[in-house]
Amino acid sequence: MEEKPARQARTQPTIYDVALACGVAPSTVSRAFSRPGRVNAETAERIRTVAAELGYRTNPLARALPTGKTDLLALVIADATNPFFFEIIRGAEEAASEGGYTMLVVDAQESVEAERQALNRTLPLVEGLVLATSRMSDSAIRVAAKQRPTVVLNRVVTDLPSVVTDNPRGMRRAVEHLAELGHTTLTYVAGPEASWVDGMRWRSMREAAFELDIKVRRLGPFAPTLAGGLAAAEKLRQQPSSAAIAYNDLVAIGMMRGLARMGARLPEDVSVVGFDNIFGSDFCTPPLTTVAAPLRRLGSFAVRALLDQMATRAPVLVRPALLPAQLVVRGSTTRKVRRSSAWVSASRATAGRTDPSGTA
Amino acid sequence: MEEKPARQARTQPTIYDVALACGVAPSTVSRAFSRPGRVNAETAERIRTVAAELGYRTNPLARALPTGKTDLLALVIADATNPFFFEIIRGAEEAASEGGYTMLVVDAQESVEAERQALNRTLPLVEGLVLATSRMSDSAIRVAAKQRPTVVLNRVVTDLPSVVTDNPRGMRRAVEHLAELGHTTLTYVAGPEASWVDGMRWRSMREAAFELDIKVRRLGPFAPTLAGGLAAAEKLRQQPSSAAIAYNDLVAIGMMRGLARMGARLPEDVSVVGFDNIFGSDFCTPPLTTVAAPLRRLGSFAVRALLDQMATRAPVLVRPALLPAQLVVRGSTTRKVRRSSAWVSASRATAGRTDPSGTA
DNA sequence: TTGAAAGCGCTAACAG
DNA sequence: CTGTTAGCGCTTTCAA
Repeated sequence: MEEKPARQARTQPTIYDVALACGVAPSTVSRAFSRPGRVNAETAERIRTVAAELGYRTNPLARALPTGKTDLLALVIADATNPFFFEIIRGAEEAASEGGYTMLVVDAQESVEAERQALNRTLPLVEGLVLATSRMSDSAIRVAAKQRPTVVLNRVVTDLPSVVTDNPRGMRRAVEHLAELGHTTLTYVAGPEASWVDGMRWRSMREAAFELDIKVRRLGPFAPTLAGGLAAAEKLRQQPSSAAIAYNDLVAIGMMRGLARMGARLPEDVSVVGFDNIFGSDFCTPPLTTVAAPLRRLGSFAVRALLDQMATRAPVLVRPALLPAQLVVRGSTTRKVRRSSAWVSASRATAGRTDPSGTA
Repeated sequence: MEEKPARQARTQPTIYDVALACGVAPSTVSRAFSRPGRVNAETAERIRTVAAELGYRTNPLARALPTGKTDLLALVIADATNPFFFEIIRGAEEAASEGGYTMLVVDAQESVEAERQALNRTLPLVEGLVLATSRMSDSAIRVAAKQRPTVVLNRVVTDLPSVVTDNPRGMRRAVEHLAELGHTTLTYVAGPEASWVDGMRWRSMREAAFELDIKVRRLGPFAPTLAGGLAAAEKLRQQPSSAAIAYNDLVAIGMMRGLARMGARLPEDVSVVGFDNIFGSDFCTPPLTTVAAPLRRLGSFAVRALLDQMATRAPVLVRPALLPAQLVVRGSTTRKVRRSSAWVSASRATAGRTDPSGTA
């Protein structure tokens, strides 16, 4: 007959074990680890060796209870399968472990409910928060920020420290690029309506276009996914355009696939610009011209700002940090060709709104 | 002059506050939440409403200290920027939250040292472990498994529950596919030497090829990245082949890019098969024929196995679980064309080992 | 510099 | 069914 196992088969050695083996008080052992200065150098040394021999490891749970120090940070992302976040995660993780923290990646799974739950579960465990989630409302963010030091990534929430890509300048460069190639009307392929970034990009595009005397048009909203891009292609066929700027690379790539399927030649029929420079944007067909966000730096910068804020116990980022974007020109954009596109749907072609021979 | 803030500005209400407000003992409040059956239905109800009013939230840290229940699981992955893991993470997360657990994604950053550190930090916090890390040695895995219930993902460690893709069958299908297209010599483009999966795939390929009377050759090892694939293209130019099976999609895609750059026409000059069906394999050029791993199921299956194991306090997976792979045929494979390739390097072409006009 | 003691918030025996 | 009482392992006053 099997012995009924004890509650804990064999528990780790504790501070008491070490103290016993050293002939000192438990509190001294504790000090030897947390405040080595305030204990006799020799004793401290002895304690450390004994602890090592016994295989003592300080229990983070027990430490966290009285102190609140869990050495844990949370990075909440909108969707773990979106490649946009990959490099951000990596950057955040690097900065966190440099600071002696462990990063808890929380996936909101593009669902407000899942997000709320996951956040509730992790909030009490972590010392600080980086929020990179587009769906969350400003007020929900503020509620979270009241509980823990928080940095917002990729969107601006008034009075909260935030880190964003310099979308206006990036967009400006994209519009200039397309203008130089001879395009006179640009289509914006919009992302989710609620998205802060989407609003920002669309506004920036209108401003840039206005200054450069370019016409703009908006299609959407679409989901920020390959599927969303596919849907956008369908819409674009109805209302063709020689050049389009997409909400992000995912939409751009999806759209290019959709266009190619319906017989469009790329980039001759439509020049496409994306945003973010995610994994894959360099090997899709044609390789995507895109406004590259400094993904990894975005992540590490946010975490460092958070760590600073936690150290000084006060927000250090009084205004949004703008990280520069960069236009990466690849194969998906080209000089405008004046020729009615064969791929345009019949319905649209006969609608006669634009005259192929017109000079506009 | 600023008031020196109290240690905790305003701490959350505790069980004691609720108990006081209800006129019951703290232990009763505790019971009302953990064992609702063992408390008077009315009192339980009253306690819950009062708790809600006070905004009481049970402190997971304090709960975890005496019980060990943190409701946390860890998924250790080799590299958070590798798209291979994206869907695995998602699947694991789903299964975890279904089971009431939160998934801690630990990124080993392709570094043994970072991995060890991160694991040490998280191990004491979590109740169970899913290890999806190729670099870790079997013995290191066993050490970890001794501390916490563990499931190994994508490799087999004797006597440890593990979940893997059915590589032999997947490989078999790939080789058959290429054989049917008329290829008689296949090149395996290897991944990292230490990788369990690499060994498995290469062995499976040799076996399948033997049965089908096909010749095989091995190139590598290469890093399991796009860069690794680029390097592989260079090697392949030296020793051309009409068809290649790559360690994984990343290598396959990188290699195709390299080949295309050096003037090869794809898939006519080289048919390429990848492994895993990662994000991007459908929109690269040409779209990649690949042995699709059931990524999401892999993740969720592993977590469910782990949860079972934790519940029964004994391994439930006596032998490795094999999840079926599926050959996805896309554009990167085609019938063999008998024609000396223009892209082959001069050095190789003059080496005269194979005669272009020969029938072999 | 060190020891003793109180307590972080919760759970789980054990009585009643 | 409910109250009382010890802790979980560590930190942190407060004395010595």
